[in-house]
Amino acid sequence: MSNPFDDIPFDDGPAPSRNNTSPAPKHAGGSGIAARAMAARSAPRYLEGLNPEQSRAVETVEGPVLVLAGAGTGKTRVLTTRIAHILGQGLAWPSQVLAVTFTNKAAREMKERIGVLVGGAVEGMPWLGTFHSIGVKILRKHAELVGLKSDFTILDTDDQIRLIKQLIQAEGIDDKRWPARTFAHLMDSWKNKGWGPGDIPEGDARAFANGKGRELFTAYQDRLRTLNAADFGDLLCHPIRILKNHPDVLAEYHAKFKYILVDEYQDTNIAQYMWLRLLSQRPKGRPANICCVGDDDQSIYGWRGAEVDNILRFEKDFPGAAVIKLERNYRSTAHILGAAAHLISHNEDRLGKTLFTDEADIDDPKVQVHAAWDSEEEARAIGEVIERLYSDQNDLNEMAILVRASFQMREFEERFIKSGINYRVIGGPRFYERLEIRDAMAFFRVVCQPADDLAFERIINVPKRGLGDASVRLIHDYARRKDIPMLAASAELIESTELKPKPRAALREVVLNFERWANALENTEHTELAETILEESGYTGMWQADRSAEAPGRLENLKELITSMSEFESLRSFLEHVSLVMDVEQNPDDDKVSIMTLHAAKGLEFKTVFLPGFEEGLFPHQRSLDEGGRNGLEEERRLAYVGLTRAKINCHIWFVSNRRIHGLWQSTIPSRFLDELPTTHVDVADPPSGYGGGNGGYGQSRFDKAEPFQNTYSTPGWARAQANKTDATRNNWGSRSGANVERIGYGETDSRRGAGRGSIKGTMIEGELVAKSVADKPSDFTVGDRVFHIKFGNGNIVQIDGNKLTVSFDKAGEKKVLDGFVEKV
DNA sequence: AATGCGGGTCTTTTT
DNA sequence: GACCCGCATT
Repeated sequence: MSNPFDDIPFDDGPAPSRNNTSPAPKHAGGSGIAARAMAARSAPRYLEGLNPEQSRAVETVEGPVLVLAGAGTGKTRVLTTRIAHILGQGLAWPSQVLAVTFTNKAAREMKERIGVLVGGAVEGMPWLGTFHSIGVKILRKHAELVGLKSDFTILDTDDQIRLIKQLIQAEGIDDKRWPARTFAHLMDSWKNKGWGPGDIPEGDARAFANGKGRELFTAYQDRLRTLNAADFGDLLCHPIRILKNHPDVLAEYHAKFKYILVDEYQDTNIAQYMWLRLLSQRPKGRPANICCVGDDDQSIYGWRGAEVDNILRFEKDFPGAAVIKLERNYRSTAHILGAAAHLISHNEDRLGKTLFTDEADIDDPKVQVHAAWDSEEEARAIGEVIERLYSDQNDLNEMAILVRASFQMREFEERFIKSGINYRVIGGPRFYERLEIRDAMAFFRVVCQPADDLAFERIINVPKRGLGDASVRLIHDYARRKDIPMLAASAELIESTELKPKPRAALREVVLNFERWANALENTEHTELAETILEESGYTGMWQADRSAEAPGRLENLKELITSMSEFESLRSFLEHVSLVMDVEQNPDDDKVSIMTLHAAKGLEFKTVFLPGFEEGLFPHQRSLDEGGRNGLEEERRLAYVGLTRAKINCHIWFVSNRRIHGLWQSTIPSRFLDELPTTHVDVADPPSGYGGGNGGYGQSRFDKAEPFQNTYSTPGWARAQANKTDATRNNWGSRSGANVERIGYGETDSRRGAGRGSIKGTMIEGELVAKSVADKPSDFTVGDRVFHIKFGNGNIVQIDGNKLTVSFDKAGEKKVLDGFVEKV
């Protein structure tokens, strides 16, 4: 099949304008998109309706430009119009514009919208895509410069970890103490910085496996080269190395890319930054035409190496840069913007923007804060609001539930299935990560790329054909000894007597199968071939014979896989697509509520947004606080800001008093972010009907008598918390005491207060003081003690494991709970 | 070689 | 609580 690179002529001939400052050239018909863009030029309708800042961002095409685009200020519109403008003015051919996005979704959207502007599809924009997809393109073209072949395979995380594991074991390192996963993350962070084995600082190298970090890294890269494979990080790092070490190649790209556009600049990591720097270099005195669009307040990917610094430093990096702020918001009501602005103002590291809107309506609802007893009630209450809105003629498509962590999703799914609310999960367990899909893909990979040992190892004994560990090791060792791929090694081994007759026959069949399929590759329709492969390998049969509950679903998925292949022209281009685009597009025609993480929600908007889980420890997430300190907290706050600004009209925030984390019930306190919302834009909503009553199977909660949240939220305690919020906030995250201690403290406080006075929530806000006094109290339980638990009622301790108690509750049965949540009775 | 059990681990976000 | 892994058993 053809190299994906082939269909893009690398040299388009001279640019419409070699010299950027020269007048626009005459156009000789040419590719469809440019011609259409030309037609639009006489009446550049696309410029209509832009506000002055947006117009400036579109029309300042020469030199470096930083567009600070707040949420909902028309960022994508600016980017796409800018491209249309560049094409329309004849400043560059479509193939001379490099436009990088961070996600596939964003790239897709931009393509579509440029298409609308220019009136047609965007076939002519080959260099519009994610960093990774463009990296692949460059790498395929120059693969030999880093010791790869152009048809290298792209490893996903799973392959990567299996490979690292092999290497760790080969080095004689205990893979229990030094897990492959950990090293994968470590190496990932190195690659995010653009480092190769030689570049990592001594300290970093020593940090893993008693100083074997560097050797492992080297061994890993060597192995990738023999496998003719690249991992995700390499898709950025290899091109950087190529551009750095080969001035002629760099010059080619310099000549090629007249205009560079970068979306979500705040999310770029160091490697991506280096990559952009290289490509945007220009001869002395000639500033690059690079336009970076981003929002420092929406930088939420620090944990995977993004450097907010890149955007904060832009003017230094590109002297003379024009900086354009987009602050007029076209999405949300003044209440939502007011709430979001006040929240984000608690961050210190900002370039400082304030969103505004003129569209203030007295009827606009404020941001609603709700309390629920536990996650179950939270889901039910949100479901009820959704049903109410739905019967009020609101589309489910206009509603979204945005969670901090994916485990929160399950509760909503269960609830919605029960009550028949249609929903879609975005970014959940992915199609291409399913076992059967990965197996099937492994077959295809070996057919297309016989040196792909990882794929080969995955399916050599699938379905079971008697080639167990012993046989695999034999093949593996033989291959390594002769320095050939395992499939080739197998072909040799079946001619010898090294294997016992049984496995030998099985292996022979495998080898012959792959030979036959590889031969069919050129002259068989690829969907047909794929089906044949799954059929003849016995893979389909394996699942047909499987009586387990999930087998039919798996077969269904395999069918789906084949179907989705038909859109591609070959098996190979399909494989490429899958490795880069792990998500499957959802059908927007069905009316469904979206459930997704806050991270996945960036860039989207909904009329109504639900933000559950505003509790300390979950949001802000404890781990961000522990590992990231103040920066971590600020990133969490930006995440909250992203969440709020997704809403156009309604924004509902929820928090619960009890959440099950790691299988244990824990009391929680409301998120500090709630304290950071301005009262002028926020309403504390009525408690849901049946508050505290629907606790399911564990009998009457003593909180049934508790006053509703509403009352306590407006108590002096709440007012005081508001007044002191700066102090309170600082207190909370300043201490390294850790949330566990705090939670235990609060938990005890809770049950005590709750028992006597019927006021829960007041405690939580004021709780700090109380918490400190109880946190250090040693727990003194013994097996057999009679205890009371806030949720499960009375019971007897049957086992104690540190601070974990196993209690046999009278009504709820046996549960594991932390000792902080029960008290002796 | 395949299956089943028990223990240990890990639970934020993802191109 | 859920999942993964290794071990022991057949």
